[in-house]
Amino acid sequence: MDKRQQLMSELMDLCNEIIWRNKPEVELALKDYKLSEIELIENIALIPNANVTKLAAASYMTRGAISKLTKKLIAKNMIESYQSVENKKEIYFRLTINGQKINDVHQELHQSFLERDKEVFKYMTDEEFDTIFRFIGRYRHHLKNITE
Amino acid sequence: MDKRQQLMSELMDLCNEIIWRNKPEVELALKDYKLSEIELIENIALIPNANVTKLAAASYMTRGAISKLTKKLIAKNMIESYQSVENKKEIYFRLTINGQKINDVHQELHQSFLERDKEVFKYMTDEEFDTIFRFIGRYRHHLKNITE
DNA sequence: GATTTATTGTTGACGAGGAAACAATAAAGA
DNA sequence: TCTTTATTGTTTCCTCGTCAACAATAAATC
Repeated sequence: MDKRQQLMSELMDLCNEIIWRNKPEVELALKDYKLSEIELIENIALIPNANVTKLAAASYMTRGAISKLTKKLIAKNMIESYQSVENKKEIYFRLTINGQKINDVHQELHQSFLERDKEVFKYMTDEEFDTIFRFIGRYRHHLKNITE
Repeated sequence: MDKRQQLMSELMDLCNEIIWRNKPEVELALKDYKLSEIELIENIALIPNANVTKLAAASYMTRGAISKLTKKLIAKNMIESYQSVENKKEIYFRLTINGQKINDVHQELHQSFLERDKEVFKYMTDEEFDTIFRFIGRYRHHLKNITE
């Protein structure tokens, strides 16, 4: 098979395997929360003035899905919405104290996964890191280019 | 942020962006077929004596989901099932002529995506390819290790 | 300023896929 | 061999996310 195709195929597999491996642990540690809710909370923490549209883009989901999810998270008192005076259309979200707690636990889980997988990175040189970073960056940049 | 976490995060993003970019093109070229059906056909072509269990593992889906999908593909005359004489439990699948045609078109699409993205790979040395392959292999091997 | 066009978030209908329980068969253990 | 345990594929119920249409607001165009 084409070396490039092989690379991309294995990359996809790796991502899927990581997701399948980590998902149950996250949902066990954060009972009462689905992975999609947890990841939405993460994105709301990361994106300044997050609204439905930005969150949809960051989550690779539709605006409809995010709209429903935010509603659910507000009901659970994980996030709250606010608006600006100069724009009556856009609705922004931020974490409540509860939401921040969930996000903290989630971030600690990320750390624990890194710890669990540390041997994968142990002997990687800076060169090797950079090589992979450059590849990812080049690909993402290319996709952005051909999309607009 | 931790360099390793940054790497994994960008890797996931890259995969998601590729999927979101390619999915509509695949479904446009192969009208009447969902992406999941097309990918299942691909896996049936790849896996010798594919059954529900093996396909579920390869697709990162549940056996229930695969069971329904194979039923649908049989109804569409894309695949057919067969059994062995020495095992009355397992049910295997193979492509029909129609299924092979779909798979061929799909493989050509893969090629066209590589062509579209060729500049991403253009200046990559063998060293760089190997670095990324080794990283992926190491990670997948590690996950396999800690799972059993 | 008035009118058109684009973008925002929301909703309801729908389909895809997961969870769990199930019967049928195979494998393992006594 | 006989019994127990594991694995196979299937089905029902239910949740999640997409799609498409929509009203409300903003931006662009005239």
